[in-house]
Amino acid sequence: MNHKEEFLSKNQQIIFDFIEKAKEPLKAYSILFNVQKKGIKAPLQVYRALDKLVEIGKIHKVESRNAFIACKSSSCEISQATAFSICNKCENVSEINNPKLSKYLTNFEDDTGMQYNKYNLEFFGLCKKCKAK
Amino acid sequence: MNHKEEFLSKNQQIIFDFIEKAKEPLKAYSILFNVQKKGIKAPLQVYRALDKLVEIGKIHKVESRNAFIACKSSSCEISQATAFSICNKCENVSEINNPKLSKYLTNFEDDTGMQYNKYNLEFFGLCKKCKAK
DNA sequence: TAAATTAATGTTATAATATAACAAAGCGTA
DNA sequence: TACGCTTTGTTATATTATAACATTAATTTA
Repeated sequence: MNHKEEFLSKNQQIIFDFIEKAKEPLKAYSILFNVQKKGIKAPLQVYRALDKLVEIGKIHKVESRNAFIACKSSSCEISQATAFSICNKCENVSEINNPKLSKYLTNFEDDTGMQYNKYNLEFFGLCKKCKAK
Repeated sequence: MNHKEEFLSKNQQIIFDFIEKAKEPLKAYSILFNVQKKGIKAPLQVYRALDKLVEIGKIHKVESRNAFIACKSSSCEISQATAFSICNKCENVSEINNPKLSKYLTNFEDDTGMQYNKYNLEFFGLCKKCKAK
């Protein structure tokens, strides 16, 4: 992980730990339900922590699923460049860590002259396991 | 527009017409509010039409904004390949129609061997106008 | 170290986005 | 006509997310 070491607050740490342990992206209210034993009672406490964690790049939001996943890539610095691979059948989501792809997209320029400082890419299909069935 | 000619149902047509006339992506409830004079009363009537219009590629969903925009590109066949340019300040959204980009992404293969049949890419930044300010 | 500033928390309420479930009407076609 | 399929209408409810305000904790700086 190449994030600058950030010190997380209590709630941020609780929520990050939970997301990091998970194997799949988690939804805000599912996180809420699971951290209630730790004293986090309200949606806003979860959303505030999520916002911060996204901001500092420790987690990403999978937009098409409204779900959050811990960052496992080294190419998405400060969460400004993200790419995911999503299986439409089993809903498995994994972060794509492909230097060529990120280089291509980071350097992409369209004809409007607009300058980008962030992108999010989501690929959909069938993962190997689901395709085999 | 290179979509196969689809015959839209009454509600689908009403909602498509409204989205197509708009200059920016529209949210479902804003559409609902505006088509009530045409007899569409319930969210579900809107969402059903939106689902169908997305499915046949007449409109796209801008995931990061939960909003819908008419398709203006020729490279996104049956809505399977979409790319947007989004200004974080003025919220202007435009569809990117760049053959090189779509070719690159359509042919992209990651190391997991997963096969993609769809992608959605959203670029964020400041548009020319906003940058000038 | 005290004051000032900024970040994080706690809490209640509510807004915004989206779907479930079921009944009925319309359409294509065998 | 009768069958299957799509679309519609409607009520209720689930899910996702933020507003507003009071309080506490942590950090900076004078």
